[in-house]
Parts: sequence; structure tokens; C-alpha cells
Amino acid sequence: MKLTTKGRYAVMALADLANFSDQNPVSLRDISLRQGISLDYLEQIFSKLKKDDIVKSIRGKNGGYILAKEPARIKLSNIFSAVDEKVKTLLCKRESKKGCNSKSTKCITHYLWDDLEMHINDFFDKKNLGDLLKNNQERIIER
Amino acid sequence: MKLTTKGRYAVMALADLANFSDQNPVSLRDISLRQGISLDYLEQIFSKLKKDDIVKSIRGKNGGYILAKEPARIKLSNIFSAVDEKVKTLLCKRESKKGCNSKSTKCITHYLWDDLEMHINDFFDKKNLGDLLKNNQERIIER
DNA sequence: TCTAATCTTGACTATTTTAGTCAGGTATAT
DNA sequence: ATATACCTGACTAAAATAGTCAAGATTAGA
Repeated sequence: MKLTTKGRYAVMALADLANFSDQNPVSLRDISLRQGISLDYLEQIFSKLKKDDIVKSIRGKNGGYILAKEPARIKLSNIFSAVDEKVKTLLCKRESKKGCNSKSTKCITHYLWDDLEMHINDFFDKKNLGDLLKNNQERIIER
Repeated sequence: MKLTTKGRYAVMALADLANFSDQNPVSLRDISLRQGISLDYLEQIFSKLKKDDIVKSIRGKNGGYILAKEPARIKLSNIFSAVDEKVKTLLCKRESKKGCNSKSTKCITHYLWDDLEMHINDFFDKKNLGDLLKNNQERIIER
């Protein structure tokens, strides 16, 4: 059970973006260099983030990306769904009868996975980009 | 982010085992048929479960497997670690400095993944096989 | 107007992981 | 004996992941 790089990079890149954008757009090239993520790969990721209205693009020279809304309004769950990072614990579809008969032992475990899935989704739903930045700030100050 | 079949099957098979063993050992063949999991694959999984002292084997005719301890003493985290189902959210090793400098933005997200990992591990640590069986019983009665 | 920096798009691909299969064994109840 | 189990290690097909590559469209600034 692991997170894919796509979801992880998306969050890293957005945190970087939030950190380094003071009015000016931030280029993917800069993010690529700072975060050590391939530029081509970042482009894939940002095209998805843009489609889901998490970032806005500014084309041309001196262009780049900016956040489409305040960090506090960007939930991690939004970011993950934008880049197709899904939490999958179940074999059987949530509501399907097929292969998932509650009388058999087959799905003794059904509720367990469902429960876990909800836990994880809840976690992502409760955290937003703003929390992340704030939290990091605090941890740096603590030193 | 998804669970592998190995972890999922291990829990399903153990639940089945707990359900159908009244003193007699349960053969993998039976579990295979009831749960629709390939026999060969089950053998792989059970050899790991045995190594971690979660089940005991009884060889020969009429043999099979039994739980090595009461269901309540078998945590899901035990089962998962036995079959190498690990929760991995981080790129950087938990304690390594390399590529994970707290002053850079690189690891703004470090604490986040760490936090998530703890959440999930905690979930698995708090649930045991006994809970699972009990829970299922209740849900059936509810109908 | 030219050019360099940037985003934009879609196809392609190497690597890794997953999810098994297969082919031999060994032990034991009947 | 023999059928029914467990036991073990090597092998493999398919899928997913993690990118790369190529060609283009925009736009700021010289």
C-alpha cells in the first residue's frame, strides 16, 4: 500500500508554488529544480491540476503558474483526485451484489476495507494546503 | 494508493479459517474454493503467515491450518507485516538526512506523509481478527 | 519583429510491481 | 500404498508506474 509519486509530487509542487509565489507566477522549471522532479513529469501533473481549477497558468515568457484560490481552500483530497490518486482497498464495488454476498465469509472483510478507505479519505479531506504551510512554518520556528 | 491482494487475501483467508475451524484444521483447498483465491497463491501466503506464527500447519491427509492463537490476539498489523504489505507514503527514509533537508521546501510535505502513515498503521494496529468476526456477526444479526 | 522562456498536448517506453503459475518435492492418516 | 494435504523455489504474464520525447502555441521583452 503506497502513495504514487504523482500524488506526492503534486502536493510537493503546490507547497513549493505557494511558498515561492509573491504575486509573480512560478515556472515549472523552478519547481523542477528546487524539488528535483522532472520538468516533463511536472507538466503532466500541472495540466491536471489546471483542469481541476487548482492552479491557473500564465503563458509566455515570465509566465508560470499561480494557485487558483487561497491555500486554505485547497484540500488535499482535491489535489489527489485531480491527479487520479485514488484510495482503493476493495475488490468488490461498493454497492454491487456480485461476488459480495453478505452471508458468505467472502465479504467478512468488506466492511473493514470500507472503513479503512473512509479513514484515509477523511484524512485527506480534513487537511488543506494552508495547514501544510502553516505547520511547516511552526516546525521551523521550533528549532 | 491501494491495498495489494496479498494483504487482502491474507485477511480474508484468516477470517475464513477462523470461521470454519471447529477443532479440525482447515485445508487451503477449502479456503481456495470458498474465497475464490488460487490454491498456489494461498500456499505462498500461508507459508508467510506460518513463519510469523499466525497459523500452525498440520501436514498429511486431513491436515490443514489452524490459528496459532486466539483471533483477538492477532492484530491486522501482524497479518500485514507477515505478508509484506507495507504502508509507504514517504520517499525519504524516516531518519535520513539525504534529500530531506528541513530547511528546504522539499520536505514541507514530509510531516504530512509521516502523519498519514501513522494514521493508517494505527488503524491496523487497533483492529484484530476477533473484532472482524464479531463485527460481521453483528451485521448479519441486524438484518 | 525576433527570440527565448514558458505553457500545452499526446504519444511513447523502460522499469517495477503485482499477481499469480508451475513443478517439483515431503509428511501422514487411512 | 496412496491420496490428501502441506512445502518450496523458480518462473512469468500483465498491469501500473514513472517517467521521456517530440512538436507545438503564447507571449514578454530586446
